[in-house]
Amino acid sequence: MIKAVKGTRDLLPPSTEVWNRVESVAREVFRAYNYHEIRTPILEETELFARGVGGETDIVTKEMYTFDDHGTSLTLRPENTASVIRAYIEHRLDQKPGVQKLYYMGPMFRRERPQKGRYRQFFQIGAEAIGSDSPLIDAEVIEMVVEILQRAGLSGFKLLINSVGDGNCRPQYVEQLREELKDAAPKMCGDCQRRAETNPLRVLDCKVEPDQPIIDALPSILDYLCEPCRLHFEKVKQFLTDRGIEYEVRPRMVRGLDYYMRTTFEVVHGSLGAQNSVLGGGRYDGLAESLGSKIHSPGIGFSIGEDRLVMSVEGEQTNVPLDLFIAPLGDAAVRHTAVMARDLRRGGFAVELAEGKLKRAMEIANKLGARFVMIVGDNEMAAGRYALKNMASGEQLQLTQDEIAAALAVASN
RNA sequence: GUGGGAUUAGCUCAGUCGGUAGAGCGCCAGAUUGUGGUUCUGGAAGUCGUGGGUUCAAGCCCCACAUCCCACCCCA
Repeated sequence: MIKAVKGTRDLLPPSTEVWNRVESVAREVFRAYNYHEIRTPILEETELFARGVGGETDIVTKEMYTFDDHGTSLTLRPENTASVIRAYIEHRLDQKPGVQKLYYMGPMFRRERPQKGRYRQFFQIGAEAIGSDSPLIDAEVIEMVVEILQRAGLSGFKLLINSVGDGNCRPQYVEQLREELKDAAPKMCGDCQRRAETNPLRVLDCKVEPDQPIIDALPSILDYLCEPCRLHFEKVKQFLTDRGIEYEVRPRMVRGLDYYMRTTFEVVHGSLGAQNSVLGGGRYDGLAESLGSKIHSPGIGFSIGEDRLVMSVEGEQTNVPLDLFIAPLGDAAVRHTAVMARDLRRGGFAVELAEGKLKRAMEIANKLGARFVMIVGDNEMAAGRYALKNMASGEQLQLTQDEIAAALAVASN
């Protein structure tokens, strides 16, 4: 038997109802904040991600689906920010008035070992605001994403923020960190000893308990921010407080992508096991230039792990009701009710039309959770009044088509 | 890439000492005429993850692989 490839999965009803609800909630919120949808290709030249995401990151070095296409190296997108910036540059969106506010949703691909909340094809809902370095935009983006989570029905999540500095101050911090790790690292876990060499910032993210006091003693990035970065971060926090958004500053929070600078943020939720991050985002003021933009195009964005959000929200069952199940008796009734079904469906009702024995039709209607069953035989057709049975109460009335539509309308409110 | 657990009917799972499979739920069909839920009866459905090995005989023992789950790494 052929099965879905490792790390990918089929999304089936009723789960897809939850996915759709999450997506439509996101679209509503995006609209309210004046964001517009962008759809970029799932395939890009490999070079885009190497330059955008960072050639030394794990994503690029070992997690991408890359193949040769007649001499050109192509890659299934592992994330979407680089693509959006590429499109922004390619189509000269910098020439458009104001900040470009773009959102997207769709599949991403990373060749990682699958795990709870982690798949090789996973879905992200994200947005990018390009063309402003104002902290006001940072706060608005964060406000927007919190709004999406809340309206999607997520509760009990925690917003973490940090500033990772810029090309001016971060190198100095990393240098200092390296210096202190020369003494500290040998006392730490094996992973940290390795990280101290390869990626010192990652040491801060270590979860090994005995290492924590050592990490606490290491310098904080926040003490090394240059004046512009420090001011920017202060304003972001101030704007968040103005909005009544609760956050926690996590100077040790490190992000996996090279392009982040200044503001970074993350939302975590307890229901997700080890993959507790629902969303990550941050500012990337140098990304556009590194992808070839001639003009400075600072931006900030985020992406929600939709698989994880759906997982956290899925508890509350959204069942989509079937308004009417039609049970025609005989060929003439089938033809007659097919036309009625079309009219009622045009009226916006969810209608199922069946053939076969009445008893069987009733069983199916019951299993589908139909609110009403309409029974139509020769008697009904002759009278122009149809038997409408309320499945919850068992009450059955003889009604005209218009009266049936009215009854369905009342019930669906 | 590393480690641990799992894999038997559509689903959740039993399966004794090695003797070629069971339950519950679900599905389908009946219990006289055009009426669901409860009940009763019957039925279909399994290459026991795949491929090897041991054995007279393997769901069960051995090996390899695959997939899923959990964790590490890393990350949404």
